[in-house]
Amino acid sequence: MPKVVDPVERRRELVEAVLRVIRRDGLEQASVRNVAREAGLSMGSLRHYFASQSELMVFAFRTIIDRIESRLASLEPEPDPRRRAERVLAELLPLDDERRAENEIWLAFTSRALVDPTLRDLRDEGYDALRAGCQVILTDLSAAGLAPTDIPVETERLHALLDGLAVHAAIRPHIHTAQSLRAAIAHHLDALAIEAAVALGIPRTG
Amino acid sequence: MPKVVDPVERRRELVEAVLRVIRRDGLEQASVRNVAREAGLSMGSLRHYFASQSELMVFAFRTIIDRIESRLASLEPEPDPRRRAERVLAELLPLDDERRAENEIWLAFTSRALVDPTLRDLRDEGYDALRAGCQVILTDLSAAGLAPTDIPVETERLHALLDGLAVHAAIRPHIHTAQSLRAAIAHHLDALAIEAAVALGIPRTG
DNA sequence: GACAAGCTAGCACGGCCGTGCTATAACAGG
DNA sequence: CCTGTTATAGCACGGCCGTGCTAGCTTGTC
Repeated sequence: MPKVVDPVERRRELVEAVLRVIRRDGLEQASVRNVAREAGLSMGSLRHYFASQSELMVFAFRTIIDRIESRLASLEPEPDPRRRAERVLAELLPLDDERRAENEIWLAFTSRALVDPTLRDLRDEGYDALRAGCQVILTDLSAAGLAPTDIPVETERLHALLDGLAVHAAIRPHIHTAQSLRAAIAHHLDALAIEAAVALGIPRTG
Repeated sequence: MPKVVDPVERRRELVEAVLRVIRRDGLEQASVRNVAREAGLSMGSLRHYFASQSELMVFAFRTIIDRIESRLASLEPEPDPRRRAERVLAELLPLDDERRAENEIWLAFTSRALVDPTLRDLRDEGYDALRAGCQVILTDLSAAGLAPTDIPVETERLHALLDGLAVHAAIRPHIHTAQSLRAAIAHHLDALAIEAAVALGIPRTG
């Protein structure tokens, strides 16, 4: 069996080419021809690794989801609930160029999934994972008295805040810098803590 | 000059055809041919009203912005700041089918504007208008002691929350119903009021 | 060296695309 | 009625699309 290049590696290269094209020129430019050219391969060769365009797209989206999950899994343990929340949330926001790229591609996929059924399952998987992550964070904070106890409502709010910030970072990257995104998250966590304190009954009047 | 149909009316019909196609099949299906067919016209006839595809798209996006603005302008006056905020915000969320359609199209345009410079100005206009609206609401609430005084930070948060909820409503319309969207907004306004009360010094301890 | 399997390249088909162009019909003002 | 403007239709061009297909190349096994 001939193996000048690991096929897994080839697929990885091709996915990276797809993601580059999508980010630079948009999802509609991610044609078999363009992606093959970007990867320095022929159309026929590309189709040896991905039998159809749809398969390529799904694999590319899946790759992004896997990357985010692996980043979350590799976070070092953090005993303080508040700092833990900040770190996890910071990992989910487009704070550096790599994640900005992923974020823009996620936005393009989300938009296309509205009319392309083959992408819906993956989009829903990402949505569910993010929501579950928000829920874990809030349950954690709430147990420490740093967030209100109504987890479902707060999950809805935090999740929407996260995705909204991500959209804004894609639209206006120069305004929504890493610093301002971090500040927005920190402010929300502060607010949650205040609400929790009020709900528990405040020791001092202010 | 022959006027069997008002040309303004024709353009309106064509824009509606565009929006129908975009919502049903996606932005990439909104070709001159498909739109003309949807409107029951020939390609040549469509091109009599819109010299290029880009012109048609820009006009369609502009139409959506105009619709939102006119809806906001036609809101009946509401003396109570809190209720006023709720009404304005409710107008900006996809609570009925018409606005759900607009919301999905807005998402598609936003995504495409990432790589299509001709749509950027309009996208930015919509972004700025929404942000300004959030700022007005918060200034208003803050003056009544119903929101914290740090308007820029709260504007960022409310704006992101709104767009995040809109994205979620597009992704999972069955989960994010009109009722749950209204509840999310109401909850956030409640939280803002609590924060403001804490900042002002609370008369009672709880 | 022979062979098979994996890999790469490239062509060809039918299809949709935006746009330039011309031809025809409908109508207004003279 | 004639004329010119507007509206509508439709064709043709070059281009990109996804995919089916074949042919050649590389490489490991025998």
